[in-house]
Amino acid sequence: MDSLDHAIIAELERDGRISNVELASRIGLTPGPCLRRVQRLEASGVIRGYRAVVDPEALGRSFEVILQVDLASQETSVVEGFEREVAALDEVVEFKRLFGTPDYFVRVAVADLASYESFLTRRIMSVRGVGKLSSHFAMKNLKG
Amino acid sequence: MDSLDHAIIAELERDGRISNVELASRIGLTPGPCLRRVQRLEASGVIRGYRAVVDPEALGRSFEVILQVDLASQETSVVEGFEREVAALDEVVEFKRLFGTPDYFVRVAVADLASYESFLTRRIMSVRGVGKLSSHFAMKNLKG
DNA sequence: GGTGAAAGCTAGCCGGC
DNA sequence: GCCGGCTAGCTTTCACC
Repeated sequence: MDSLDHAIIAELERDGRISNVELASRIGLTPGPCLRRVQRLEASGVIRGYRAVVDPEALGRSFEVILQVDLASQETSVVEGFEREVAALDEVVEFKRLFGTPDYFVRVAVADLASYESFLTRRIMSVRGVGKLSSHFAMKNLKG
Repeated sequence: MDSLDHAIIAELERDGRISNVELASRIGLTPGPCLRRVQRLEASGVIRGYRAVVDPEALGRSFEVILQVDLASQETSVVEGFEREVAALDEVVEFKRLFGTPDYFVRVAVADLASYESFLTRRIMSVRGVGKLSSHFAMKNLKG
């Protein structure tokens, strides 16, 4: 992981579909060694994969909500069931367990307010162990 | 945006570096028409770009914190200054303005607890208008 | 949506530093 | 051990049906 590797990573984070020839010329290397570095970064797990970035509007997911969840119980079976069920939901874009309060942080992406009401009522409130819910609606996306 | 377009988007979200030949065969099309669809999706803005997914550990960014911010003032100049300065910080991975409380939601990725203390003190607390700060540390990443 | 041909890229191999 | 040049084979991409 020298400065060339970091340059490669920076370019591929910016545009993951750049050709190897173009990438090589940008970091100041010829295509052969450049490709070898990329392959080594992929094999070692530094580069985990490549994803297309899709406009949320086009997929009916432009309404973002930050949902904070506290469980009513911290029994192992309740915790494991909650984590498994919530992680499996398509509307859940991001899902973290936190230290302290709240117990969980969930980022949800749906089409509109009505979809969110339905999601919360039918998908979240029906999960065993759910205690307190607190929804925070995104006004504006400033980064990420 | 028919079912073939949706299939293309699903495949490219899963692997954004798949070859056009492979993509065409997966969605049941020949390479020519498949490429035309991809190009149309890119030109229309449905596909915004492609990104390499990099292991946060390799970049010294495996310590994630959810930071909630309330401003002391909602003056236009204070709000605009705060948003501009925070969005420009490398450690800030995600940044949203919310309705209600808190005013802002910030996701931060740094190397460790010491880096976070330094980030909060030197980069956030120095910004004009910052009122209440509340940090929530991620224990476990369950999705996203 | 499919076909075919030209241009460009990938990925292996070998020599040099 | 890593870079650079070369070549064979494949992919991308375009005009045309």
